Amino acid sequence: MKELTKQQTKVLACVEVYLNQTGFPPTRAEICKELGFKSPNAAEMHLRALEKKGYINIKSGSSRGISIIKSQQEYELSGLQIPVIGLVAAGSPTLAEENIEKRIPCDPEMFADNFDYFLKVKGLSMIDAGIHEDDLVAIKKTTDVKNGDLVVVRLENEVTLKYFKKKDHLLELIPANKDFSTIEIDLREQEAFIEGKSVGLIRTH
Amino acid sequence: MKELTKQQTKVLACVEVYLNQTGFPPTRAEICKELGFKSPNAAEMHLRALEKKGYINIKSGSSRGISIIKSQQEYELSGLQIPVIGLVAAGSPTLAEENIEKRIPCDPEMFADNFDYFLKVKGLSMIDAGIHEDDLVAIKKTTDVKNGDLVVVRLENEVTLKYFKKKDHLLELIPANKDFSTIEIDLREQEAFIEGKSVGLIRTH
DNA sequence: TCATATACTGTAAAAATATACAGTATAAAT
DNA sequence: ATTTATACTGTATATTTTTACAGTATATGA
Repeated sequence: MKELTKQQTKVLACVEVYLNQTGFPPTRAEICKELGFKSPNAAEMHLRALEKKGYINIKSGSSRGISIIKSQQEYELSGLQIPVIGLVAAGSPTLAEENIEKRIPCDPEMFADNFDYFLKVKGLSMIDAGIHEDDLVAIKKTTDVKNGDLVVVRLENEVTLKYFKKKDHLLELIPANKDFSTIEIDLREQEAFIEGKSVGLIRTH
Repeated sequence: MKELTKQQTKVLACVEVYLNQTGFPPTRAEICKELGFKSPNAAEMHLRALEKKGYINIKSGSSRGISIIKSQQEYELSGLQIPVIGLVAAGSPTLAEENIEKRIPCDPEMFADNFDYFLKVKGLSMIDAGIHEDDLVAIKKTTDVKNGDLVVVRLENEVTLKYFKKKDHLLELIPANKDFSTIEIDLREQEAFIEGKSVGLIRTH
């Protein structure tokens, strides 16, 4: 896709913002007002350039006949991109920008329960549950989990995805792989933070 | 929310469809053309009624100044709902309405390749590939498949999800479960229709 | 230094559009 | 039998909007 000049970028952003706010595209005059131009032709020229470069389509003769083909901001404004976070052995899977590997366009309501982010699975500890390395597990941030839930738990220096089982002071984090053993924690001795639980899974073939 | 009359429903749907197709709302005249009215005032009156009932907002004096507040159709027309089709033993997994079990709100571009529908997996023939019963496999409709692809193939009276391998006249459909055996087809004797290939998978926990 | 691309102003006219007004027709409700 | 709501046609006009044309200014590369 062809590069845009600074002003073209501004005009495209202006159209997108207007569209998101009102539900319909702006007129040339409205773009001018927004960006401080004094002639409708300024907007016209930028729109023509954007069309030539393939970012928008202009239906000639129609008022407000602008449709966006390729957004600059992609889904950023529409909130449809869910972050993917790598499951690193140490450290909490926070949504801080540096932890986000990429973003995937999808609807947070696609599963029965809505979710906040995808966790990229490392290792084979859940293979018998059909959860492979690099699968993306949809995590809902919550501490409200029940025995049997698939949960993300942060221990002292480890973050792990396991089945949850708790009885009194004993927390068991159970893998789905015979070669791995259950992590047993006495909550009177060691802390465990429940980051969230899995509500679904996606895999790219 | 106040009830709509039949015609008001039509007009609202018309606005939504136009918006989804073009990216901007229709004019009064365009609504008339679409619905067969001969006077722009017909559209005007319906729009006024829709505004009074709270379904749309009209920015007076602006061309195409219609914004939708409450959609009748929610996601149905916006193309964000991907159909889920049950993998029935006999019959093609068509997108006909009667085959659609439900729809899931998600983005068809969420995987590396975009896709057309979800196929609900029946049976355990792919369990060793981590594909469980009731998993939803994202299928892209295509006949362009390579050896090793996970494909949906329709045989004489069976539709199946298997790994694809073809050499000359021999088509092999390979399961991922020791208890199942490879289906071997001599294409000179029997037909096989490739419905599509899997580009991803989702599972609801 | 000359062409070229970017980035505008200012004006004007043609075309698109909203919108008011005056009617007609029909079915349901009172 | 009369009102009321729905559902239009047909016309006209003021306003909005697109879009063409004629310029100006500035920076960049050749």
